[in-house]
Amino acid sequence: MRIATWNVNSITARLPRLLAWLESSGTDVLCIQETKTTEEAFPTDALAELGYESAVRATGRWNGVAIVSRVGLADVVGGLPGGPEYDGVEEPRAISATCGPVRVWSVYVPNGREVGHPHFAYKLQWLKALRDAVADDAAGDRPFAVLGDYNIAPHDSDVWDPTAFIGATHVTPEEREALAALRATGLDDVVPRPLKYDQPFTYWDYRQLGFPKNRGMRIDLVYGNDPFRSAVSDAYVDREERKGKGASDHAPVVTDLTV
DNA sequence: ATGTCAATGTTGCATTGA
Repeated sequence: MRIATWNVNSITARLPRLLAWLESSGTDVLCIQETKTTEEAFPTDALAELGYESAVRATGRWNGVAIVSRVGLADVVGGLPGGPEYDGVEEPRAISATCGPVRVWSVYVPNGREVGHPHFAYKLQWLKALRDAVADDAAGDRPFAVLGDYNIAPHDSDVWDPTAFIGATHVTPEEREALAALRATGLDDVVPRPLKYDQPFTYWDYRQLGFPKNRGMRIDLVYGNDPFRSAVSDAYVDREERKGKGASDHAPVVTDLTV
């Protein structure tokens, strides 16, 4: 079984590449972030033609998450129970479902914008709520994983130049401690292998030749429990999908399971 | 093969977020 996560940066803009990639990669379950569309405008029909069911949590211009599966899609829960609001709005950043033998979450963790910004406090609150919401499944016997754009680089080696991130979000002790608290529920990082270079970056800024210069970050993560990790046979970042015209600024992270 | 991209409102550019 092949499970992947991909921040597509608008499913509308990415649809041709998304459909082609699903077919060429043979992905069974894809966790999607930044759909940037309404649930009504989500391309449910186009995905159904390829044999995928869709579960979507989205409200429009910003954020939006989905899970698409060709191995079953049951017990869908939209949103993050107990999660904080931002500016009085519950943003669409989480959805979970059971796909065959595996339960998965697709998450788009708040960016944080700047250290000290209200969005940064919101990011930490959101991660705390996520930890509480997944604790039972993380400790369970069923393969379980939280996949998505965490907007955190777990280690200094997960950014192209740590000195370029001094004082920035995505690398602070507070954010990394929030990840550690999430791992303490029984989850751990399924680190993918890179297809080129040494570091498995998943995101490269569109600006300033980020991708050609390999100025990347590993911020799209797969956090699985013991039964999930025991079933992992391979994991890699499909950097080929970051190339060329019409690419997202994130590459898919692909995980193969023997279930 | 690469010196942003995408959605939306203030609409054919400016604004916002990433």
